[in-house]
Amino acid sequence: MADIRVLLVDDHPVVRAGLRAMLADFDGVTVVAEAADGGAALAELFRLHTLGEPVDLVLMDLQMGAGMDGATATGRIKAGDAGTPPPPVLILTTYDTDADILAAVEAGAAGYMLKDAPPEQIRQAVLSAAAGQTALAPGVAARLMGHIRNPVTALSPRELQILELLATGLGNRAIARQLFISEATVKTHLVHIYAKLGVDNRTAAIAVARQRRIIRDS
Amino acid sequence: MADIRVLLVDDHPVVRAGLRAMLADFDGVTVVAEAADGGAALAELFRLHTLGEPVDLVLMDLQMGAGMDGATATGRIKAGDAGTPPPPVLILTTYDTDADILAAVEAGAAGYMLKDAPPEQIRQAVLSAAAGQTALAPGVAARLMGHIRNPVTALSPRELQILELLATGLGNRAIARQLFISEATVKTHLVHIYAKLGVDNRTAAIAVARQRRIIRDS
DNA sequence: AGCCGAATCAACCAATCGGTTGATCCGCAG
DNA sequence: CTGCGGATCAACCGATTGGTTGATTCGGCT
Repeated sequence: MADIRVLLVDDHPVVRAGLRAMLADFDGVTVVAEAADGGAALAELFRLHTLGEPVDLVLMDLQMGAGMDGATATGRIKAGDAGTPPPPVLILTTYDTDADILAAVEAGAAGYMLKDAPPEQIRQAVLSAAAGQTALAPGVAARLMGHIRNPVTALSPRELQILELLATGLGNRAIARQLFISEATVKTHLVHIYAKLGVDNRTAAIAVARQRRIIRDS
Repeated sequence: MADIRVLLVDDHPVVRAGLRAMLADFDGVTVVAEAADGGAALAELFRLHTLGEPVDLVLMDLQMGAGMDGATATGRIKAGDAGTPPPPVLILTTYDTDADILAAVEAGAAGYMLKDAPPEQIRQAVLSAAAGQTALAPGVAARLMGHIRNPVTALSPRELQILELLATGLGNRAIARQLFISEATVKTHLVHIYAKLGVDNRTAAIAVARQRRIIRDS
């Protein structure tokens, strides 16, 4: 039975070393290449495909410093931009906001794990994702299920965008300018945001959104 | 010549595995123990000291999920709370804000490295710190020098208190009520807070304060 | 076709926030 | 004693935010 051939993608050498070491302890799993960002991952997939040594699974972080992020890379891989049949992508990251999870899942990731997961959980996720199954960290699964049960309270993409800008400290006028819309539109979106979050001012909206992991660190 | 005995402290198993593997490649360095947060690090230091196997260097992250953070642990170690002569602490983290750097340096860390550093740089830092010298990543050293040239004024305890309440979503009147002071006093404090943080509205104050780790998660 | 949600925009007004000026009191250090 | 920082408070006014009402357009779905 051939090993599962894994491509590691993470911008931190320490993390790649840790993953390499951890995966080395898993029977049936071989790390065949590494990349420090999404762009390098695409190139590596193509290179290995050309050598007749295709990758069975991409294990990838979301944030890559200045390089192509993991969600974008996932979308590109699934779209065939690597010039290979798309291997499953398993996200392994520290970020657990709804937005991060949804972006990765919508981009086509087969799984989403958090870096604080114990090795056995990561091993299971690797095997599941490589076998074409979904692999979600328990908290992540609960989050997605909650999201499906309560879609009413989800913010629209535009609302989320405005909330994120709000949390960086911009006022209504600055947000309007940045998005090329009127201040009246910003205010309308804020009214909707406050209603959905059950608050009545901007700082409370930010606090609740952070607490619920709707937005991430600014 | 005895090896440098290192205690690894990081909440992520993957990162600890990566560091273990990386340090195993360094001549003269042995990882003798690991801990997942600052509290466990103190306990591990004491345990090894009791066994007559003291630690020569603590290599530690700053953020530890829900556990004791690296800066606090550094201060406790330097204060002798581990019940051992204090070994040097080398911080290895992803965070490079001024507040993070200052908090760790003020707490007594012998060095501050970033996780994206190549292994050779980390090796040099380990050797330097264990030898009682200062070990700073290049960008970190530049940051410290900049800070000495432009010292940032700290918030007063009351200002901090008001900022924390602000970040929970309270308006001026609610903050005033909670602290049994007038709304005018709240506004006066806010004026001072905004000036010190270099902002002109409450959401920007919260964003900057979070970015600089002046306040924690709301 | 009709309905709905999302996005956009406006007008109006009340409420709150931000900036400024001015003041007092207290504790601490020199 | 003096000076300083911190805490407290007020008044005033302009700026921004929050709430409400109303409207249009578009795309997707039934």
